Amino acid sequence: MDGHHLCCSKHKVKRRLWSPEEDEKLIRCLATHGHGSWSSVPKLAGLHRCARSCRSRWLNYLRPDLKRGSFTSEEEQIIIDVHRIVGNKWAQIAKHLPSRTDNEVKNFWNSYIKKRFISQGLDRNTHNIICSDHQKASRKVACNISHTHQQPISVLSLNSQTTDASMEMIKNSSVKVPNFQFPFPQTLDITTTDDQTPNVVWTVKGQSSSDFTSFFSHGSSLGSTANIISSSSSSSSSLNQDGFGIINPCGEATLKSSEAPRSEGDQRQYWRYDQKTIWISKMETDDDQFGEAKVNQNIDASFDAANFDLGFMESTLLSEAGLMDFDLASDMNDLAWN
DNA sequence: AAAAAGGCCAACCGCGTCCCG
DNA sequence: GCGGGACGCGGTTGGCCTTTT
Repeated sequence: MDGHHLCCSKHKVKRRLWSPEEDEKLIRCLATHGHGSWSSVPKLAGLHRCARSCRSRWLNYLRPDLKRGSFTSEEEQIIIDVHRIVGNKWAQIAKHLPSRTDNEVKNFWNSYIKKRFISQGLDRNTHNIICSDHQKASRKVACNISHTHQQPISVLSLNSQTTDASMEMIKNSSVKVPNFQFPFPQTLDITTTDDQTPNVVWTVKGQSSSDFTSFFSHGSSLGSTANIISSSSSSSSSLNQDGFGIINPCGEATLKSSEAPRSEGDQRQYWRYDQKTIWISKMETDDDQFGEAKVNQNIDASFDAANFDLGFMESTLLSEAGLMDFDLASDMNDLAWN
């Protein structure tokens, strides 16, 4: 999975598999001279191959740390999880599978997983269930009904980048949703309980923290485990006096000053969770409407696109909450509930 | 048994980025 | 700042192997 150097792209070379003799030459050359410069390898190794072909062969096949053979179910799950987040970034996905190459991952995806997704009626890009216009319309109706008959508790909007334009959109858009639902039996709540310092609390209604762990361990395949803040005391300790903080997904809560591009007079508190930027504004509480729910604030949330799983959020909110007016066809880079 | 079709995977392609002079 | 070489990456495809007809 490597490009070709100018030298060999000039003249179309017939595709040719590497022979054991060529492999041997390449291995011996690299053992002798190291991996300093690929451009010198063909000559040093006595190979009639271009530098990039040698590099490709080494990286994708001859490297001693490579694991050959079929993918395990664990590896498959990692690929699916990471792909849901980063898309067709095979090199990025392969980084989570140290002994696999991007080429292997890509081939595996195209050969097995993609086809399985199609057979299961899942969108191979977003991993969502592909639904018909009729289904979408049904969801829209459900959304409208819920808005009419239920007391709204959260105002949530999402955007991939905290640009001025997106912030404007965030401010202007407001979707009333009965709750912030995830595709698990848990509910993630974010609250402001203090007039001066927002106290950010992640609660799990009626669920054990281990369930919450499994929820966030969605990120574990990314090489990290999410921090769990399940009580107001622990979460407040993770915030500095301004109420700004970082929750490190590795489990340590660390502080960071606000870098949020707030406009003058904007009273909202800025809280950063890893790559995600969450704006929280205070609002009148309407407690106990939903039992133990502590969500009684407006939440404006904007998320940097870099590592955040918008597709996951989309499928989550669409398939589980099922109460939002949401257009599947909308560009995920401009995701918003309106 | 043989030809055709389909699947898989290594190799190739084109483009973007980085780095250095 | 610019140009060129080297490298990295995602997409594509040729060729081999297996399965189907």
